[in-house]
Amino acid sequence: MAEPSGTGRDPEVVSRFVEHFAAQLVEAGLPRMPARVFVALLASDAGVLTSAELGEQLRISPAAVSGAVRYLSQVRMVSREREPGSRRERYRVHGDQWYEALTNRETVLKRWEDALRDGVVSLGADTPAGRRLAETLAFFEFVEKEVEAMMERWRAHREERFGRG
Amino acid sequence: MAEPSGTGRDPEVVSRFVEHFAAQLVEAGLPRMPARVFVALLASDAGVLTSAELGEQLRISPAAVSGAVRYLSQVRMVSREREPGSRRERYRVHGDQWYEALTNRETVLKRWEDALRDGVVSLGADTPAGRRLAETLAFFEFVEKEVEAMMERWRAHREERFGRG
DNA sequence: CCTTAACTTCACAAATTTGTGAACAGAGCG
DNA sequence: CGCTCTGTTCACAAATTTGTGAAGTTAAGG
Repeated sequence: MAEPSGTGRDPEVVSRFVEHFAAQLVEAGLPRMPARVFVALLASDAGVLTSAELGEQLRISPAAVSGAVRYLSQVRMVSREREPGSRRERYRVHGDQWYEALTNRETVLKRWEDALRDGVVSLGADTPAGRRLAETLAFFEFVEKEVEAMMERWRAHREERFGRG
Repeated sequence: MAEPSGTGRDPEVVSRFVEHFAAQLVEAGLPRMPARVFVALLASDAGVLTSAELGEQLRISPAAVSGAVRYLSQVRMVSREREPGSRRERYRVHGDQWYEALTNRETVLKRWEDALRDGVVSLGADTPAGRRLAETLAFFEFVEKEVEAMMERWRAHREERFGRG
C-alpha cells in the first residue's frame, strides 16, 4: 500500500524524483535552486505552482524562490502568470517552451561564432591556427542549421505520438 | 604595419583572441582554467603546446596547467602525449575529438533519461505529471538519435569542404 | 646512483557563489 | 485610508570553488 488509490501523490516519492533529477541538471551546469524549482514544476500535476507551494515543497525561503524563478524565466524555461483576483503569482512550465530553451542555446552559439570569426581574421585565414578556427566555426554553423531542422522534425514526431498538447 | 610579414604571430593579438573566446566558454559553463588552456591550444599553429608554454602564455602556475589539462582530457577535449626522449609532455587538440566531446554530452543525456524513466514510473504513467515526464523523455531520446545522424552528416560535409584532416 | 627537469598532489588563502533574514513595495480588501 | 497578504530586493554569513606555493614523485642524463 505504498500508494493508496485516490489519495493522490505521495510527497515523499515526488520529492525523491525532484531531488534526483535536479541533481543531474545541477551536475550539467544549471544553478541549484533553479534546477530544483524547475523539476518541481515539471513533476507537478498541473504544471503550475505558486511561490508558496514551491517554497514549502523544497524547504527554501521566498527569496530563493524569487531568485530561481527570475533565472528560469530569463532563460525561458518557465513563464509567470498573475492569477486574477488574487495577489498570488503562478509559475508554469509549458511542455514546449522548455524545448525552445534548449534551442535558444543558439544564442550562445552565435556569440561563439562571432568570437571565432574574429579569431580567423586576427590570426590569419591562411595560417594553420586560422584554418583550425575556420573549421570549428564551420562546425558550429552546421550545427546551428541542423538543430533548427531537428526541432522541426521533433514537432512533427511529437504531434504524431502525443497529439498536439 | 600591425603584422609584419615573416614575423610570425603577434602574441598580443593571439592573447586577445584567447581571452575573448575563453570568456564566452566560461559564460557557457566551462571552468575558467580549462577554457583558457583549451583555446590557447586551439589558437596555436601546431595544435600542440607543452605545459611550460601554456603556463607562460596564460601566466598561470604549473599546478593550474596540470588541473586544467586533467579536466580537459577527462572530457576528451585534449589528449596528452609523452614526447619521447624528453620529460616534457605535450597537449594536443585534435580537430575532431573536440567535436566528439560535444557528442559525448550524450552521456549526460543518458543519465537524464534514466532519471526521467524513474519519474514516470514513480509518479504514475497515467497521471498528468507522468505524461509530461514521458514526453520530455521522448524528446531526449529523439535528440540523442538525431545528434548521432547529425554527426554523421557533419563528417561528410567536413570531408567535402576541408578534405580529410 | 645522484642530480635535475617536468609534472602532480596537497593544504590553504582568496575570491566567488549561494541562500537567508529582514526591510521594503504594491495590490486587494475592509 | 490603513491592513495584510505576496513577492522582491538587499546586505551579509556560510559554503563552495579557484589558483597558488611548496613538497612530493617519476624518470632522463650524467
